[in-house]
Amino acid sequence: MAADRETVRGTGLTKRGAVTRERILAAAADLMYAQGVGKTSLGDVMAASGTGPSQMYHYFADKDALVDEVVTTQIQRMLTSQRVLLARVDSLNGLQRWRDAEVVVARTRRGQGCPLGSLASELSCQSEQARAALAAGFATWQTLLVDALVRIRAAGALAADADPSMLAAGLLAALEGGLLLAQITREPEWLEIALDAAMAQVTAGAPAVAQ
Amino acid sequence: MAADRETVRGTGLTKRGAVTRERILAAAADLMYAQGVGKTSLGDVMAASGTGPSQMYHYFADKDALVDEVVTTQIQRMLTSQRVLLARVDSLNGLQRWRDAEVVVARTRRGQGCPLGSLASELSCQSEQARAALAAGFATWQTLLVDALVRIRAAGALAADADPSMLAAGLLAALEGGLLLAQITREPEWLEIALDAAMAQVTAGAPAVAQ
DNA sequence: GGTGTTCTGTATCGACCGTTCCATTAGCTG
DNA sequence: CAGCTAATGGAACGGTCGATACAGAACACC
Repeated sequence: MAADRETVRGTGLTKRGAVTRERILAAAADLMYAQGVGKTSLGDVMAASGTGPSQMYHYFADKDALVDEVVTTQIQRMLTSQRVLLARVDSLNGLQRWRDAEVVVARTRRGQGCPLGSLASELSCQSEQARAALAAGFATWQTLLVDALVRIRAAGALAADADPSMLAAGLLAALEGGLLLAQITREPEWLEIALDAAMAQVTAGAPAVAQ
Repeated sequence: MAADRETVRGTGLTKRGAVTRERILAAAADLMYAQGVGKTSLGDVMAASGTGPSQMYHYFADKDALVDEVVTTQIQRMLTSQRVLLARVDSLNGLQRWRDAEVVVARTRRGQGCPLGSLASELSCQSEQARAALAAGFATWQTLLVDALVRIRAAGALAADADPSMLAAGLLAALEGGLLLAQITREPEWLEIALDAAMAQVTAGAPAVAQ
C-alpha cells in the first residue's frame, strides 16, 4: 500500500540520498584501490566521503555489501573504458594503439596494479560472490578483445589459423601479469615486454600487406 | 668455539627454540598464503602452531617482522624449487617440461594463485621492505630463466636475434597473469594459454631441427 | 500545511586484535 | 649443585573496527 508513493523510481532513494550513496561508493572504491580492501576501514570511507555511520549503514547493509558494490563499480569502470578503447579497433594498428593506451594508463597510476587484478587477488579466496563477479568481468573483457580480433580477421589482417579467443586470453594474461610485475619492481617496462610478446602472437603469420 | 656449543650459531637460539620459531613461521606462511596476510591474525598463527603470545613475541618483534620473514621464506621456497626445475634446462623440450610442471603445480593448488604474486599484490602498497624483497626475488627468478635460455641458445635452438632477457620477462609475466586469471575464473586453461603464448615467442624463428 | 518517510548526527557497545607483563619451567654452563 | 639465559604459559590492557540505537532534521507528497 505504501510502496507506490514514497519510493522514487523503483529504488527507495531520493535524489539527495542517491548522491550521498554514490559519494560513499566512490570514496570506498578509490580507497580500496589505493590501499587494499582489508586495510580500508569504514571509518576511512566515512572520513573521506564526509559521512557518518548512520548514513553508511543506511545505504549499505554491512562492509561486505559495500565491498560487493565496489567490485561491480570497478568492473563497470573498466569495461566502460575498454569498450571505448576497443570499440572501433579493426586493424593491427588499431590494436597497437590499444596496447599503447594501456601502457600510458599504467604509467599514470604508477605503483598500483590493475583495479580488477588487485581486487581479484585479494577477494578471490574470501568472497565467492566477488570472485564470480570478477570472473564474469574478465570474461566480458575477453569478449571485447575477441570482437576486435574478429574484426581484424575479417579485414584479412590475421593469420588463417589464428584463434581470437586464445589470442585474447593471451593478451589479458600478459596485461595482468605485466601490470603485477611492473607494480612490484616499479619498472613499467615489464608491462611493455609482456604486452609486446602477446602482440607478437597476434601478428604472427599475418599477411604482410594488410594492417 | 665457546658460542656454538648448543646455541645455534650467532643467534641466541637453542635447538628447541629454533624448532618453535620455524613452526610459527611455517604456520604463518601457510595461513597467509591460504587466506591472505590481512585476514591472518596472530591468534590464527598461534592456534595453528600451538604456541602462545609469549613465544610469538619472543621470536618476532611484531606482526610486520613476522610478515617480512614470511615473505623471505616464500621467496626462498619458490627460488629453490625453480632452481631445481630450471637447473639443467638446455633445450626447448626441457623448457617445455618446465611449462608442464608449472601447469601441474598450479592445478594442485587450485583456487590459489602464485605464492609470490599474492604477497606482491597485497604488500606492494603497504610495506616498502616487502616490495623490495619481492622485486629482488622476481629478478633472480628471471635470471634463472635467462640462464636456461642462454644455454638453449648455446645449443643453437634459439633464433639469432632472440633476447633471453625479454623472453624470460615474457614468460614470467605470462605465468603470473595466467595464474591470476586461472585463480579468479577457476579455469586452469588460462594459465596454459598464457604460457603457450609466451613459449611460442621463445620458439619463434628457431632453427627447425634443433630441440 | 500536515504527515509520513527518508536522511543525518551522535553516542555507544561488544568483539577482536596486536601487544605487554609477569611468573614459571627447561636447559645449558661452569 | 649453583646460576644464568632461553623458552613457555597465561592473564590482561589499550585501541580499533564493525555494527547498533535513538534522536532530530530534511524532504516528498497529498
